[in-house]
Amino acid sequence: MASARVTLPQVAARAGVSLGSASRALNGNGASPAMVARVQAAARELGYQPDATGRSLRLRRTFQIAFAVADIGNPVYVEMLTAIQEVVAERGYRLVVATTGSTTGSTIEMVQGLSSGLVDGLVISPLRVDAALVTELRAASMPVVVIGRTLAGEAFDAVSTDSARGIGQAVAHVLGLGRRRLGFLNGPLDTTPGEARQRGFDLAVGREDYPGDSVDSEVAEDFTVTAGLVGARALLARNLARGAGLDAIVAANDLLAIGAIKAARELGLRVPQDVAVTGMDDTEIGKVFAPTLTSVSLRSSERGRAAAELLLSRLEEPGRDARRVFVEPALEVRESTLDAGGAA
Amino acid sequence: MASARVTLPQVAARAGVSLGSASRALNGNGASPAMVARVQAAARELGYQPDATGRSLRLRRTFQIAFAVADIGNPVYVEMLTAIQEVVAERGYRLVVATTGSTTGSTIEMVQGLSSGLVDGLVISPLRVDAALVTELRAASMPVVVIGRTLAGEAFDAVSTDSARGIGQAVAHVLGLGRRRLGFLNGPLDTTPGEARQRGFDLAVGREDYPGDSVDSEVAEDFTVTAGLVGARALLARNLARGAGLDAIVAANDLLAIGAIKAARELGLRVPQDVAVTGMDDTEIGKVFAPTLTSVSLRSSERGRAAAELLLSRLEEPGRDARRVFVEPALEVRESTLDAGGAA
DNA sequence: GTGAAAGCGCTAACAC
DNA sequence: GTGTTAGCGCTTTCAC
Repeated sequence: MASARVTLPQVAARAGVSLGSASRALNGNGASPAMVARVQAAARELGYQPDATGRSLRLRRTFQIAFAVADIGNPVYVEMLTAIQEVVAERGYRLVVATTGSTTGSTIEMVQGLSSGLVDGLVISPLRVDAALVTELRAASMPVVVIGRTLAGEAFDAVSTDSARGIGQAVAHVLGLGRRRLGFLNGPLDTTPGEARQRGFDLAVGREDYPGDSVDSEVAEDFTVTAGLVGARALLARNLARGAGLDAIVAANDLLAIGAIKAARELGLRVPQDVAVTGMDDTEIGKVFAPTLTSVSLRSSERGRAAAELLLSRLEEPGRDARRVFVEPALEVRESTLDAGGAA
Repeated sequence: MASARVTLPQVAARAGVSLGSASRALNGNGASPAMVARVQAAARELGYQPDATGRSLRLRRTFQIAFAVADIGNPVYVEMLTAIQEVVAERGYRLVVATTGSTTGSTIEMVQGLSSGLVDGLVISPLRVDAALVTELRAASMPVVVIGRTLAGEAFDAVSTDSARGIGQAVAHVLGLGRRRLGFLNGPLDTTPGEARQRGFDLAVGREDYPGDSVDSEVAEDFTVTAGLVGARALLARNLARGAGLDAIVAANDLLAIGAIKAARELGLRVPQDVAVTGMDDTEIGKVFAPTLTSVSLRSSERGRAAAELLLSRLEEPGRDARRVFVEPALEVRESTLDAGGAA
């Protein structure tokens, strides 16, 4: 610490020029080569570091971007964070991490707190959305990019995917393997992803030509391994009591899927031979798990990158129409649904 | 977006009071109750949101803290990040994430970039440290808290642990299980953790009374699962070629340990029956892996929390002596070293 | 307790 | 092309 700050007037004095000239010289705005050389030399000698606060106040820009999520512990958000950080850092912006809490109320508070000119824009991936939050986001004094669905049509720049369709892909995959007794392990239904994924499952198993024999769903308390373990125990036990038990579990994310595998093993079931298990999000943890996890990729890095780019482009062109980026889900087949290394 | 910013003079005008009074009223600095009521009412009516930039310029504080790491993808850093974020948010600070890159040169650049009054303090966990970086950190215009070792004795507030000793605990544990042919799977030796952990291993197996039969080390290219897989293949193959092969692998972190388990399985070895495997960092991924991973906890959350508290206390009391917090490593025994559910 | 005024560090508009 | 000056929004003296 220490080292009293050097200000621009000091640099100007050292170089024997005016404050304005020093500023122009350092920012490359119409100064003579000689001037630039003198000022830069003075700045170097004094160890001048421009003050971000003064600059921001004058320019009305902070070169900071915020990324807001409910829980940065979740691997999906970490992936997004990494991607966003890369994109914005490259363009000279810094990333501020904001935690929203899990309710819309606490999210609204966070958005308000950010509306103090502290950041130039916001990328938010809300777990739960209601009208009040949408209103708050629309009223925010900065551009907002939403990752996920909102109720608000074309109001925001947004990047979204079709996780319902992704669940459909997972269902089709296990049906293709010959599995006929399916269980769906979901997270809370009052969340945006929980709702969409349930819809996807119900749709996939509700078709006229659905070839499966039985269908059951269980809602875990949270999108975590622990909650998945508890939920899957109930799901498996219930279906075992009813008859032949499940031969496939489709989980709403990778963490729930890992919980499901653990629950299956507790009952002496082999994965994938007795029960095939699929996840969603295609996280690193699923790739290294044993068995490696079949998972529907929602391309979190790509979504993060797209969101960051959307925001930066909006900052350059504030008036443009809202833009939406869609990312296709893609099933990644791995060991947790493949017997003996064979394909489906 | 949109919604033109409301400024304090506007609030003052609306309330029919002076600018200074409005400021005092809102900040609770000696204003009459009547004044406070009037100004607050005006602020509410206009939707006043104080401008962080103007405030920061005047106060010379931003209420922002930076956390700098080489790679936010690493679960250890995510744990620290979460803990730091919690502590600082509670005290009204925001967290800025900064990526250092893996070299000391790029780290120095990052520290310089942050030395622009943008943040009030810095928590940094550098992977590599040299004299130039230490100099830069000492010269920084803000308080710095280091997580990990530096070359700089008592110069910084710091939180550290003894990972060398932690490796010793892992070695003692597998020896206690009766394992006698030990392999050490480390990450790059020119990193602070790599160096310390190698030292710990060499010390543990170099004792007079060391009961083991053979010892070997392998250095992976990085602290990742992929690098661990490659390194462990070499380590296992080499020792198999020499004789009976390894019966225990001590890995320098959990990701390397997971790579080692995968490599062992490729060779048809069972974990833990044929080869016991230990990790370090006690990450979430190790806890949910199958088998669950025996790991030396370095209490990342606790270190993050301690670092944040050290920094906040330094901001309150800039002149105080540098303080160091030590966190003891602790072995967490799980399935990857336990045969048949029995204890050691 | 309140109003008036200065000034944090910077950039840009304005003269010359 | 350069110097001078105003002012971004805020807090905190300084008078009264």
